[in-house]
Amino acid sequence: MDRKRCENCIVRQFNSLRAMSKEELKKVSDSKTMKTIKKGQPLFEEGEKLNGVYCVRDGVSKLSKLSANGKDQIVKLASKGEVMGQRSVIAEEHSNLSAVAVSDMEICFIPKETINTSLQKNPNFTLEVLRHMAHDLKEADDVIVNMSQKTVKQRIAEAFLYLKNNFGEDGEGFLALTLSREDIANVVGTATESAIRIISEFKKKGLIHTSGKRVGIKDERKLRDLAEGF
Amino acid sequence: MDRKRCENCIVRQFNSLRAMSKEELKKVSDSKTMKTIKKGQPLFEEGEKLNGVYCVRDGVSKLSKLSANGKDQIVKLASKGEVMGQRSVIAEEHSNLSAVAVSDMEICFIPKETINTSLQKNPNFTLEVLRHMAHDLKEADDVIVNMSQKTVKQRIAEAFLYLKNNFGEDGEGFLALTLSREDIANVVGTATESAIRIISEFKKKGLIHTSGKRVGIKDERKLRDLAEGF
DNA sequence: GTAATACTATGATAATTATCAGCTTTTATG
DNA sequence: CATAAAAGCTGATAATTATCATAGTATTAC
Repeated sequence: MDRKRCENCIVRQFNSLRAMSKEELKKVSDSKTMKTIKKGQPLFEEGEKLNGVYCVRDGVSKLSKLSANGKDQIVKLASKGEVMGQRSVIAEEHSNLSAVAVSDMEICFIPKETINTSLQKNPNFTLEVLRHMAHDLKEADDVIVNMSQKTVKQRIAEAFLYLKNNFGEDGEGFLALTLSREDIANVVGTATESAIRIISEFKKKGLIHTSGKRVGIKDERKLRDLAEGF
Repeated sequence: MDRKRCENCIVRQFNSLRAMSKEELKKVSDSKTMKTIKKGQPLFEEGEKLNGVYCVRDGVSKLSKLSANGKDQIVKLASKGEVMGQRSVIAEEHSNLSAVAVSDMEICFIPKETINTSLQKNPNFTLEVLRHMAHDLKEADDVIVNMSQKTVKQRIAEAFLYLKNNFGEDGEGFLALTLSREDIANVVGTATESAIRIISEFKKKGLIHTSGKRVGIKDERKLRDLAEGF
C-alpha cells in the first residue's frame, strides 16, 4: 500500500478531507506535491497569495501575524492532520498569516483548483469544512477573551498546559514540542524578557522544570489553578 | 409588497441568505418569527442551546463571553443584516457567546431545521456561509493581534474609529451607536475606570468631544495615528 | 576547537494598567 | 418633580508589564 497516496493517509482522518469520496481523494492525491520543510523555514508569508492549501503530515508550524510594533503574534500552532491556508483559498484573499516551521515538517500542498472543485460539487465536503471553520472561530473567540482578560502569568501557565495536551511529553517528562522563549512570548503576546522572568518564577515555585530551552510540567494541578485565576 | 417577507427584505442582501433560491426563501419566510427586543434585553445566553439563527433587521447586539474574573468580553457587535448564532447551529454546539441588545432591535428568528435543510441541499448557500465564516475568522485573528500587541489607549482609539466606520454618525457629529463606558471597556478588554480615564484624556487633547455618554470624533487623523502607534 | 552568533537570564527602572474609595452627574421610576 | 439607582468621573496607590542594559550560556559555522 502506497502510504503517500491520500487514500491511504492516516492524517486525513483528522481533517475535512475525510468527507471526500474515493474519486475525489484520487484527484487530490494526483494533484498534490509533498515537501519537507526544515525547522525555521517559512511555508508562506503574510500577504502572499496562496495557490492551494497545506496539509501537515508531520511536524508543527506556527501561524503568526506581524503587529504594527514589529512583534509577531502567534495565532495558532498547526500539527499533524491540520490544514493551513484554507481560509485564504476559500475567501479568495491574500493570506493574513505567515507560516513558519517550528520543527522539521512533512507537508502536502494541494492546489486550490482541486479544493474548489470539491467545494462546488460535494456539499458534504463543504459542510465538513464549514464545521471545522466554525470550530476554529469558537477557539479564536476563546483566545480573544484570554488575551484581554488574563494576566501574562495566567496566559503562560495556560500555554504550557496547551502544549502538553496537544503535543504531549517526551520520555524524560519534557514537553514534546520545544518552543524558544521568544516563541512562547509571541504566543501569549508579551515581551520575551517578561516571559523568561515568569518561566524562571514557575521553576522556582516548582510548577515546572527546565533543561536548556526544554520545559516540563511538574505540578499540573497548581499550574491549572494559576491559569484559572486562583 | 410585503416587506416582512424574506423575499423582499433588503437586509438579506448583506448576508448569506442571498445565495438562497426563491423557494428556499419562501420556506425561510414561512418558518421564521419576528421579534422586537428592547435595549438591554438578552437574545440568548452563553451555554444555551440555540434552536435557530437570528437575523438582525434593525438595531445592534453585543456578542460577549464571560471571563473567569467575572468580566464580560465583547467579541463582536452585530448590526443590520448580520446573522447571529450560525456558528453554534452549524457545529451543533451550545452557544459560546451571549447576545444582548445595545439598542432597540428588530430581529427574525429562523429555526435551525430550515437552515440545515438548505445547508444540505444548496451547495451555493453552504459555500456562501463558509465564505462569511472565513471572513469572520480573519477578523478574529486581527482582534487577537490587537488585543495582545496594542495598548489600551490604542485599542480605545481604534474602537471609536470602528464605531464610526460601521455605524456612522448622527446629525450632530456624534457616533450613531452610543455605548456605555462599561461596554467600551468590555470591547477593548480593560477596567471601566481605565477606559473613562483615557476617554477624558482624548477629550482634553481634542481628539474627541463628548456630551453625556455620547462621543463624537473630532480629529480622525490623530486618532488613527494614535491607534497605529505613532 | 574556537570564534561568532543567537538565545537565555537577571537587575534596575519606567510606563502602563488595575483597584479601591469617594464624589458628581445622569437616568429611571413612582 | 422628587428621589433612588445607575453611570460617569477623579485621585491615590498598588500591581503588572515593558524597556534598557548587561552578562552568562548554548549553538553554529568555519
